[in-house]
Amino acid sequence: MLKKERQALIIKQINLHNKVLSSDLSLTLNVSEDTVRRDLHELAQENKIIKVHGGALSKSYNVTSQQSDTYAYEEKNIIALKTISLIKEGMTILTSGGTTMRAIARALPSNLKATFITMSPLIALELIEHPNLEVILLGGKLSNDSKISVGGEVVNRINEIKADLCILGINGLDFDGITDSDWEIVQVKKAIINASRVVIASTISEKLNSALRLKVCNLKEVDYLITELPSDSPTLLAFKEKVNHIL
Amino acid sequence: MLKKERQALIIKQINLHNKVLSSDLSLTLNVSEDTVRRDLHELAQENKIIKVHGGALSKSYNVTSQQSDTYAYEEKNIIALKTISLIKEGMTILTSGGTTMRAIARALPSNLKATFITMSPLIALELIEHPNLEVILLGGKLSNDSKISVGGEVVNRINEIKADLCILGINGLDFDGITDSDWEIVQVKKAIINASRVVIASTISEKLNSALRLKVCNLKEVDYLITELPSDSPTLLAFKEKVNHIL
DNA sequence: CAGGTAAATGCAGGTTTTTGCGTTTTTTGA
DNA sequence: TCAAAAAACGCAAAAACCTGCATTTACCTG
Repeated sequence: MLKKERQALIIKQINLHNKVLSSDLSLTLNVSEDTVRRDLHELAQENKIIKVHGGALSKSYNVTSQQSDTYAYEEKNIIALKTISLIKEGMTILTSGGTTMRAIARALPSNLKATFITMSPLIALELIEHPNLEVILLGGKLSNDSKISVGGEVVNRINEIKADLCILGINGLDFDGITDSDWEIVQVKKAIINASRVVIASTISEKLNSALRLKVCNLKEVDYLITELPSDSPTLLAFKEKVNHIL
Repeated sequence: MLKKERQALIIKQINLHNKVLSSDLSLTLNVSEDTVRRDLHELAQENKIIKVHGGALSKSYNVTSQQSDTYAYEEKNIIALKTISLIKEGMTILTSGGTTMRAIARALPSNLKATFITMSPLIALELIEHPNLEVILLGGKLSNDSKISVGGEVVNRINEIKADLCILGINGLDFDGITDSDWEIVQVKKAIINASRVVIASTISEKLNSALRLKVCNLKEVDYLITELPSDSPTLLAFKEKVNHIL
């Protein structure tokens, strides 16, 4: 067995069980404990696992760095699955940034063939992991806090596109429409909506009934409102008449 | 048996089993292990397989998000510091992708004010963490394996730029110049070099004296060659007359 | 077609990696 | 505090690797 192969198996074990024992690995891999220890040591040096006395632990097990993108993890996963049900083979899809969108990108089926256009480098990198997708990244000046490309160039470019679908991450949504707090982002979102035949607004229910400073669009421009709640939830009832479809 | 034919068989084997052993291949193909090794080496340089001690692995074998970005960590950090010493306040800097470039991006002083232009979303995201930098991300079709924007649009855009500096990640460099294995990337790199007053080539010494299929530029176009080695190292001696400055 | 050039391959050697095994040191838990 | 488990250290053998070189083969070119 190749060394790298063995180390990959160790990583797999750790991701599965969140921990491994040197003695266990020695048995299952048929190598001496010394070799296992050396492997664990190497992987630890490469920052892939956490070495402890007797074995090793998964890194994510006690890492605090990126909890923001797992905030409301369950909810966002439900939203992702609902949103994905609207995506069909061969579509051209415009998307903005946001952690909800990231959950969607991650949950896409790997055999899906489609074209995604996005101004978020983060989303683009998630999407490119799916080998059958074509990913177009819109460039421009990167916004420091939202981490997406903004500016006239992006808006111009979006205006040249006609997409089948757009998936909008939402920061504020109430009866009066969709709102946001950053002027540049609002411009981009307006352009996206304009360039797409069908508009999907995906958001956790927490953001419903909250309004921010700047208006993006009216609810009647939204074709689908997707939240983690069942479509007959009382929270959503009030939106029924304003939005075309609620999932 | 033809060389190409043999290499095709190797690829087939790897796709089938996710790995191959040099010794196995030597037997089944009826050639010496040296020849197998040379084949594997070539395929690895062309980015088709991953060469490891004892054989090779399929590229998709363990695509956990960020495994190889700590390879040669120490070396890359030295390179980063040397490279940074050439960056001055207010400069406009063009950069490609690559893990060495990523190490540089991470090591930048946080008070540096400068404009960075890149076609790599990964690098862009690293750079944007530095609050005083302006980051321009060049968009386009994302290349599946190199994870940078490629295509005519990117090249066109680069041609509109005049930068003070470009920092080139290197895949192959010998007396005859800088080489790479992907046609699209070569186009982008050529454009970058053309658009910059000063060209820096940063690479770990491992990649010196290795040549890939496609030529990017001659050494005389390179102003600074930066490696982790001290500038009077014998390995670098031979490059002294070809490159303007060696750090 | 002769002669020259370049590519491909195998081989000899020296070097580096990998691995297991004693031995010694450190950690852990009672 | 002590003994068992785990880790670290040093060593040696085997496997894999690299480098340079010689041989063969294919490919030009006049």
